[in-house]
Amino acid sequence: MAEILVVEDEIAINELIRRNLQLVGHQCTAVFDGNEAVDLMQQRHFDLVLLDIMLPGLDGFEVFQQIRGTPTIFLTARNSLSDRVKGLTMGADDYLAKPFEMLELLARVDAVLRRTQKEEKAFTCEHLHIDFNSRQVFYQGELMGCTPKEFDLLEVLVKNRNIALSREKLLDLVWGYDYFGDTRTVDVHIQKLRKKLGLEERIKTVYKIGYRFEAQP
Amino acid sequence: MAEILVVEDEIAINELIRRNLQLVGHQCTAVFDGNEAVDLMQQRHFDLVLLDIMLPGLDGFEVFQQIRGTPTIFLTARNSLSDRVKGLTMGADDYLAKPFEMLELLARVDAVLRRTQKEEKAFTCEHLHIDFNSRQVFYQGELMGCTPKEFDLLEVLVKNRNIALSREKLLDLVWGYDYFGDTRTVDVHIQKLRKKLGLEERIKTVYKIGYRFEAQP
DNA sequence: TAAAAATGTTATCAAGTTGTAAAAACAAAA
DNA sequence: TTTTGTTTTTACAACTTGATAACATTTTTA
Repeated sequence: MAEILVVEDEIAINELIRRNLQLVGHQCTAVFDGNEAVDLMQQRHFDLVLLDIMLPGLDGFEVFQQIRGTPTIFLTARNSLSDRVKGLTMGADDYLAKPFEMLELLARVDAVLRRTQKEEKAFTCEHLHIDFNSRQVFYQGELMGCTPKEFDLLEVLVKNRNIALSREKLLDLVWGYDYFGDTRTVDVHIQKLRKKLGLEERIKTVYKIGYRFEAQP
Repeated sequence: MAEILVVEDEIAINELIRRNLQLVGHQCTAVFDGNEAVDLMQQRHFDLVLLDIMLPGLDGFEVFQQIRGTPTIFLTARNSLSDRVKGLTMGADDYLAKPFEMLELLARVDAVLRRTQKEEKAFTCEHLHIDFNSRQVFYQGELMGCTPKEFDLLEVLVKNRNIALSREKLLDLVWGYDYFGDTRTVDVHIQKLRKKLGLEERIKTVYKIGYRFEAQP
């Protein structure tokens, strides 16, 4: 039904969660610390992550920032209100306070999947083809080497095509909500994409706002 | 800012919720039983309902079924797990277990509003078409180049169509509340829009006041 | 009616924005 | 460590914008 990653360091709880998810038909994978989680998610696609906040290595928030894009339910300690609020304001899809009832976990997982499960896997227009899973970009049939930042930016632009995105919004979506850098950084990366992928006509400048990817030129 | 209906029979709690929502800028209305809630929601539109489950008259679930369509956050007793699950499976947007922290209520309200509050995405009348997402304006099918100020002004006029807006109000909405400049600046931009987009008939001058965009000419 | 007030219209240029290349800073690999 | 590749910052040229002034026209008022 859905590919779910369970990031939880307590082995018994991790197993309990997976058993219940599997009972209702989901494919589950277990990891037990933050670094493992980030590594795996860079290799494979998941429909949903159940992400404990208190983890060895990177904590849940750090993992969330690095893997942006995958729908996430945080698992928090019951009494940690600020964590719960922080999770939601960072853009998590939901959270569950431990200890939780399995029935509730399943209901929330289903709710989040219903909301989020229709991701785009690839995009093609004219001479450009993008595979979001393998993170490969083809221009006129040729595989182009894109740097991570270039790809992330292109992905955000394409998935929000025909929408004018401000530099601030792009910094949020590509660099992370807590990144504080020069908005000119965005401009420089835009120029790289335009040049490398012949996107001069497709990536439009929206004066005083930012940029917009146009599907139909 | 959103119109929120608070359905909660305990007067003190109802008031507490409303006070906090108002503090962050929402418009609140209170009702104290299920029948009242259904009646009011058939007359008026709300952006969100905070709906207690244990209510005199109709209970929260019955109210929810009768008014389907308005985004809803259920308020449940902490220990009533089955109610929480039932709410979510019925299609509620979220629930909160009582007693809850106000900070968390506000975070959840914001999250639900973000998900559900769909802005006007486009506007069309006669030869004019405006796409607010891409910030593109079409006149007789042709893409017209609008400057940022022109677009912002047009957007405000159209989203407040059939309402006379004073120059001061327009300066507030388009230039920002802290802008101190000549109100004649508004006039100049109005002329540009009229000329560029053939809006001589649609953007009416309201003498001694300001301007009004008329949807039906 | 004529004077006064409000609005229409046009041109201008300083201030601000973006394109671009190159340098600097940073990170990963050898 | 050095090398290599990536990202950010800097610097400046090129470009866009929009507030204002100045004058024309229209509307109100006395």
